[in-house]
Amino acid sequence: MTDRPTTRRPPMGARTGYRLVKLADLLLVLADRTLATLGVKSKHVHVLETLLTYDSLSQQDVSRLLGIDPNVLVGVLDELEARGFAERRRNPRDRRRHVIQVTDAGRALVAESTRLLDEAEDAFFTAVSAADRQVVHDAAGLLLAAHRPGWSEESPGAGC
Amino acid sequence: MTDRPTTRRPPMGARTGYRLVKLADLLLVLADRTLATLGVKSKHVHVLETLLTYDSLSQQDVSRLLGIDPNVLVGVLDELEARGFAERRRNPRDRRRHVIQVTDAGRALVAESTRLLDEAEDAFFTAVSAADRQVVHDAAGLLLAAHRPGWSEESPGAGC
DNA sequence: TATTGTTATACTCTATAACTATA
DNA sequence: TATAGTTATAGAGTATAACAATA
Repeated sequence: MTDRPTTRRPPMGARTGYRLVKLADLLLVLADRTLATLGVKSKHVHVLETLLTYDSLSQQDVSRLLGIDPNVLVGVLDELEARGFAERRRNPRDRRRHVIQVTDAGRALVAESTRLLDEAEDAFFTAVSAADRQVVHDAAGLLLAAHRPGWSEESPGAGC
Repeated sequence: MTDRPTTRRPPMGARTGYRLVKLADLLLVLADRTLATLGVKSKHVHVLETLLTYDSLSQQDVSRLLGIDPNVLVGVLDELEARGFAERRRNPRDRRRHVIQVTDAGRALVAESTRLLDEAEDAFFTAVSAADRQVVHDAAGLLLAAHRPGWSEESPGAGC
């Protein structure tokens, strides 16, 4: 039912991996276009969301949780600080580390971003049933748990 | 059942879009790592597969079908020609256009790539049931059809 | 000596626009 | 004038290694 004989389609389109990679391209631009109204990109929101979920994370913790390199996090935090969404403070117990505080403006940004992203995602997924969408959601979670270490970690051990 | 209360996870992990984007990262490196044995990247194989599916395509046709810019296709074709996998010839009916021929070596490369990629993908998806994998496959196809024009085209009108 | 955050560097991708040759 | 392929260029993103401050 998926492939009708009248439609010729390059064979890589028959591979789930190819489809998912192309789909992710669309989802990425959708997210960034959605957040453009707020003047930020997805990565900024992801950093803030991570900071709000755990307590007193160092930059290394955030890097590891998000799977981004510590040196790119520097730039993202610079931008978040410049816009007043977060603040870097020294960790008094280990003055090499920073403890990053999310400001009230940062919390408001996350709240509004969540609303906009959920809305955009709902619109994007209207082509598939709620049940199938749930299967996709769960399958993606299982595959990430199987192949990306750190996806379903208990805690980053941030207390230091 | 998906989220156990003992596991804290940043909220963007609850969005299907975020999961699919991260999943696509893994699939992309899996594909390129799999093909590294053959000395090519996914994009080279995609171009060859497209050329084999339709007949006498111009570079513009291939660009549009794959959703890549014509100027990057130039580089990919340069590499494919240098390795003997394809050849550019002038279209006698319109000498501005090229007709790209896939060589026997190119066909062999596609065959071997398909084998390796299918194998790698099967291994990657072992964490989910065959039924759920099919749901993911079909849902991805539906979403691409809904949001990416040109995904399920009838034909590129290549005759010229 | 090892680690945290930072900076510097190079490499890859991408996107835009110019250029040529043909039409 | 418009189109197909090519080239040039600049911008974003990424990955690696060096560096200063602190442990």
